[in-house]
Amino acid sequence: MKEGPDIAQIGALIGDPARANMLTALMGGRALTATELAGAAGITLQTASSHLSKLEAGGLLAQRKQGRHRYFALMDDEVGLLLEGLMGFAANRGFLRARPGPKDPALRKARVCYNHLAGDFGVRMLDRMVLDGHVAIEGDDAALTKSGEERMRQLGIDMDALHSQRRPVCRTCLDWSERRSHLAGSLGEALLSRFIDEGWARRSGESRAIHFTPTGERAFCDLFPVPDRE
Amino acid sequence: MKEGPDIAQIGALIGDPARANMLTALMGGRALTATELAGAAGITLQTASSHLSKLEAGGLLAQRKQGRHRYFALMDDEVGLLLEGLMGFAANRGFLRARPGPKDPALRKARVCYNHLAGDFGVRMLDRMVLDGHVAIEGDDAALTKSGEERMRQLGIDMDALHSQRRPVCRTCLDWSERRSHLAGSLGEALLSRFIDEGWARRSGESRAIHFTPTGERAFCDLFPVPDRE
DNA sequence: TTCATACTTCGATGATAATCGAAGCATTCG
DNA sequence: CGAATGCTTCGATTATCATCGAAGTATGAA
Repeated sequence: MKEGPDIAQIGALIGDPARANMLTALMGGRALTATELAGAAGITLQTASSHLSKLEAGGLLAQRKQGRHRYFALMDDEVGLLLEGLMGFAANRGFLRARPGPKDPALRKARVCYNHLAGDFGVRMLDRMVLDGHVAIEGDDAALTKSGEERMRQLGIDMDALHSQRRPVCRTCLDWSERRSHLAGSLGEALLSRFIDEGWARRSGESRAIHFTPTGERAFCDLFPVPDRE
Repeated sequence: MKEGPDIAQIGALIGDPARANMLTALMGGRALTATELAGAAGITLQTASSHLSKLEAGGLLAQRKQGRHRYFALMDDEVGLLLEGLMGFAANRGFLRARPGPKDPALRKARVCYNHLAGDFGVRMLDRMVLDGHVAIEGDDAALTKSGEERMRQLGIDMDALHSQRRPVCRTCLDWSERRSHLAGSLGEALLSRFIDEGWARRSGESRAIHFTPTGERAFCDLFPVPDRE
């Protein structure tokens, strides 16, 4: 046997379609019950129970009991990052599944990607910040500029709190539906929270879709207008 | 079926012990023959051939024929990054395999991690650059400072070439043997190349270990001295 | 207390994939 | 040209794992 990290175990955990579906469902950022995850994966409760045990034993999921309900969530941000990386890679390589029916426009428009905004709105937001010189991109890296720092404070983002965190303020994350990047990192999370706190947006039931109210959508589009075509 | 990136396919490719061993062997940064990879994975040539076909079809490996030899390498840097991420994650979660015999000190001291220096020397290099203010760490992000930029030019690193590349100049990469970070990114690759070009270091046969000559080791330690304990 | 619901465990079944011996093909060497 | 080497393909075997019906446990509601 060889020495070093055993990526086969992680790969095998993620490599089953049912488990992958459950992990993907949990990328919505919220805890889900065993029954909900069984539905998301299209398997029976018994099968789901078995899979969830494996994911928990493997350290990818954390369980929390509440009465007779068992809630599962991704263990931590590192698991979210790992899955983001795999999703981005899969999207880049063409490993994409398509639903036979009409594609879900709500998910394309705005959705949660673990803890930040993805979809058309997420991509638009990053594009505009780059265009305005608020975010500087170097390769896949992203850094908030000085003017970006001020802009975020104006929007009510607690930049001191973000800087005191261990994880990066800005990260890019490949958006599989738009095939371009949106903003991740602690700033990405903070902005999504802000939109929800402002009442501009809310989660859509159990879906990962984010629903913007008409007022909220206007406010968002005013903040992050689509660049002119010319 | 659901829409979106299919991480199960990628996970399944990596999730077989034999395939994972071959991918890990290729993280040494050089192309290997099918026979070498069979040996690295501890399986027969027939089994290896089958697995290599799958990895190639899945876009993780690229094949190059030379006479009757078939050379395989990781498809591109993105695959290297993905595997690095998985290795770092696995190491963090305790998914580590240990060889029953004595651990290989040469691999711990200095080795290749896809295209940059890992091991004690790799970690020491990053530590010293941070201590001297040449690299700034924020979370898992790393950025070269102004003084670091000048220092690297003094060492003969073509910083303009690095900046013109699409990928980040600096990245941290978790070192599973030292359990701390070493320097990855285009600068990490450039520095390793420099050490080899200077004759300070060379690859050790088929192993991933990097062998420093006595002269090279002194030069390296002069450049990146271990911080005093006080 | 009984009934309903959420979930786990057991055991059987079936599908999938890894494995390797044998045979074959392609390339190189003597 | 024949032998050797690197590698692929074929087919049989075996192991592994996902699946679900049935039964059981824990919790909450009536």
